[in-house]
Amino acid sequence: MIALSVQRSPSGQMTTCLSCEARSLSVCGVVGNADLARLAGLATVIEVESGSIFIEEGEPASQFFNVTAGVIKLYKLLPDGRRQITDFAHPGDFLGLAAGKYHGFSAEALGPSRVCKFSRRKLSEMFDDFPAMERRLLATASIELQAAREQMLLLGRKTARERVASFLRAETMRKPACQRELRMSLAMTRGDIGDYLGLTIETVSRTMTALRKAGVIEIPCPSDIRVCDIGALCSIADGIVANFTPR
Amino acid sequence: MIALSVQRSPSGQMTTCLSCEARSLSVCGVVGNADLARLAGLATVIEVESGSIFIEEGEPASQFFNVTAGVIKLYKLLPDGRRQITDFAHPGDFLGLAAGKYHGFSAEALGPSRVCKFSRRKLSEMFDDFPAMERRLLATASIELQAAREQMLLLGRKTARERVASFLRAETMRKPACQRELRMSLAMTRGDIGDYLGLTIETVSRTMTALRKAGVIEIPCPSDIRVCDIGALCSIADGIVANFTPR
DNA sequence: GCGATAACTTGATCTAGATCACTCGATCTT
DNA sequence: AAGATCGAGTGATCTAGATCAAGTTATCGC
Repeated sequence: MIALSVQRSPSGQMTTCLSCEARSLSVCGVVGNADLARLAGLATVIEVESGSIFIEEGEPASQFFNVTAGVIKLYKLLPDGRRQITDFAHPGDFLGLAAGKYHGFSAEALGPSRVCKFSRRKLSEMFDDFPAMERRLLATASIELQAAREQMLLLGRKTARERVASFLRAETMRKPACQRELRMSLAMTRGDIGDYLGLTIETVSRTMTALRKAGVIEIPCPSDIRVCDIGALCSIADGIVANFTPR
Repeated sequence: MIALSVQRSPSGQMTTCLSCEARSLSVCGVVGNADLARLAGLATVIEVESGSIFIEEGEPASQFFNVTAGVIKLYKLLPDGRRQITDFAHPGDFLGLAAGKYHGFSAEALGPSRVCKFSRRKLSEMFDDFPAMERRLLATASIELQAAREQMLLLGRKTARERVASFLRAETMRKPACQRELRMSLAMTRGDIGDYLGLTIETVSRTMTALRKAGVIEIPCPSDIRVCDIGALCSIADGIVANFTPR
């Protein structure tokens, strides 16, 4: 089920969790330094090529993953190809906590990425070894569930303008407040954004342009966006203003 | 934050978990008979009137609940009143595993209901007492997450016909296969269904009528629905057929 | 059983966003 | 360096589902 283009990292490279740049962000953060070698023994580091699909919906969920570098899009498909991206996973995010025996979504790397692979068989073994991990995972799941409900509100009830504003706000807010930038560079295409927001490419593009013309954002180049008026962006995202036309 | 219409059950009634009809369905099912008295000591049984709102979004999440009778709608609101129902909770469902300090959704009883209230303060105490409960809760959260992603696909990419068919199929499938009925009686109104599926009342009504005229379902009375052609219903729900017109 | 109220259905019309059809520019390919 | 390919933007048109407006049917309190 691992796509051919996925390659195991050259042995000797990044086999220790100690140097993992995503550790503090992930469930692995609860494991103390003393136990890191034991944790590393359970994991395999995998380099994932850009565009490679390394989880496919419906395949047996025999392993789960921890993203350590890159951005991963998680999506579900309808038979005729309609796509819904349910989440963009970033370093520290845990993938494949499958409800049943099969993966409930597919995962594709948006750019060159790295993931830590764990065998599902060893999951309960890990929980027994590191009980704090289980509690951390439950907390993580709660947060994800909350985000999922927020996205349901967006998909079910928000307008295109509110959806795009919500997306841009979330992208801005992703970094911790201290190192927050109003300038962001998007890893995903307009098509990905559309599939995430339940819109078409054209509507995403038009709405971005409308926000730019309204003075809410600037778009130096398509993948590069600067928020000029974060207050307006939030008001639009939350549906507080019906229409924003400045001046 | 508990609505006024919520009443504590008369003392002496249903204070034991032993007779709880929802126990086998819920996280409490992992607690052995011997420990049930201890579990019961942590909970307060609350009778919830029809239409009473007993969790309000944004309120401090100082307690959590286990549904033992009735159906509860969970929803989020936009400032102008647009509503998205994120789930219908049934007996055995666990509510309020809040991600943060505040509830992320509101909860309203669709009819006379009963819930078991636990103080949030005692949550970790409970997990320490009944470790299996935590693992069960994680499994539950995984299932909910999967369902949430499925609902995102529905809200973002399915047509009205596919949404209504998906809803009716899910209602049919809710009971275990052995005691499954093709006849169901809906606890929610057309308005609730609309707010769950991201549609208006009128579209839900029209779509139901269309499914009836197509011979897929029968509607003896609005709250009472019988599935005539479960295969067709599933095909529509999964987006396998673009349009279903029999004969 | 009867009137009131709320839930539902159905028709007519409108519109936000989809679809279709190009253009433009950047990046590969050979 | 001339296609070819891909992502993005934009105009013209279309349509699924929303909105507006009545009717109709259930349900419930008395």
